[in-house]
Amino acid sequence: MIRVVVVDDHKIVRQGIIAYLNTVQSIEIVGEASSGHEAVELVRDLQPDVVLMDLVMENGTGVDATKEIMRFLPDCKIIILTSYYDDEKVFPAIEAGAFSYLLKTASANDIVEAIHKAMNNENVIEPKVASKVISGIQGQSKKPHQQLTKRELEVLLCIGNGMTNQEISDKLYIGIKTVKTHVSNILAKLGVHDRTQAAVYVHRNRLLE
Amino acid sequence: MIRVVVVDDHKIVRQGIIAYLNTVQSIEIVGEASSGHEAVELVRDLQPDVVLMDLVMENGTGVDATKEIMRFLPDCKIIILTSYYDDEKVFPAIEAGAFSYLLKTASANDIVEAIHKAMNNENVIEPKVASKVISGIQGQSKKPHQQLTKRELEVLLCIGNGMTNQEISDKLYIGIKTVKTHVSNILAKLGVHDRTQAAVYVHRNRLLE
DNA sequence: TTTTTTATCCGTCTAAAGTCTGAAATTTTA
DNA sequence: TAAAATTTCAGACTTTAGACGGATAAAAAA
Repeated sequence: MIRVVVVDDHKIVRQGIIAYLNTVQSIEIVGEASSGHEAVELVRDLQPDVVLMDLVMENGTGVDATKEIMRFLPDCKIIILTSYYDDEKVFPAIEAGAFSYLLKTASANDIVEAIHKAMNNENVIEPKVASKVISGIQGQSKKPHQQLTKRELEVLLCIGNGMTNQEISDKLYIGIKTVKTHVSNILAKLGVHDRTQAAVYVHRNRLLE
Repeated sequence: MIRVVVVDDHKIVRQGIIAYLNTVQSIEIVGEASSGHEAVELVRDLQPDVVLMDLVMENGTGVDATKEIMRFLPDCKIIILTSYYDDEKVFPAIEAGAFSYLLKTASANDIVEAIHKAMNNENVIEPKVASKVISGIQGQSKKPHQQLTKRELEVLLCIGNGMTNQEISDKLYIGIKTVKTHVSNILAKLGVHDRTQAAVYVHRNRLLE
């Protein structure tokens, strides 16, 4: 029996989910919560296998609850069940420790499947969300220059135009020492050894144009 | 009366030209030659205003004759009359001092006109030849890097790849001082101030790829 | 609110880059 | 053959780049 806790601030939603899950033999609903805080306490007491967690709630968000739960019960599989799939929701949730990410457009059967897969350590991610996650991963291994700060990028483009530190200093109205600091940081981030290679980098990656 | 000498190693060509020119009031044929050497001697004696010169002849080329004539009679207008219009013929001829350049496909009237214009210090250049001359002039003001020597171009491409002087020195098996000399010359020829700008130049002009 | 990131700046120091002058050997061109 | 361009290298010198350590204030994120 898979012990499940359902968290959602809308009672009608909880009831719908619970009603269906109770028809599934392998699943046992051991508790329900209507807020993040409530959820944390409930999970601490019940130590469930799975938590179905809404993200947007009135008292305490699902992300905070997820973070908190992972702290004392890291093996608990938290399945996010929400209607949002924008960056601002998805990444923090996954970062917080969510195991799967479902949208409320998912069928009841999808939820059951996700619970079963969670017990087999299989993640489930909605297609719409998956693309976000992928681009998020790409964000991790993004091109060197994309991890530059705005100012550093400005300086880099100047280098790409063949400007000297002094010229950059004059153009951006900052001290030459500051320019040097930026240049050093840029070289480190790009993984090159001098400004000439940085300039080559700019052109090879078509950063100008 | 415009005093003209006709130079061509084919008697039939000379006769044809002379026959027509004799019908022109303002023109007087004062002599004819069948080789470059002969032409030089004839011109030295007769001091004509105009020389109609073939380029390809058996004894002594028209280019050499032209050069020689310009040495002792620089005001003499030498009109090249030939069937060739390739680079190897055109440039040496003009460089030697030819005043106009006609093709043998020109009409008799074109020749007369060229002679008259020559007396008014107007050059005549066949359209087909003109394009060569233009690109020749462009050759004078060709892209900076095209006036680099082979070695300098090698070094420049290394710079375009972000290499340091030491690395270039190692790669080309030459001293670092030599590299510096090349770099300085390159910077001067390209009109840039440092190697970074040189690298930018390389990429802007797509010298690599 | 506390912490982290960002943008700014200083001084010192070393290595690299670049200039200038001069020069010798080789190759190319006239 | 003579003249010009190319390639090579040297010494002395100046300037620029870049590394390293440290520091501060503002902005953004946790």
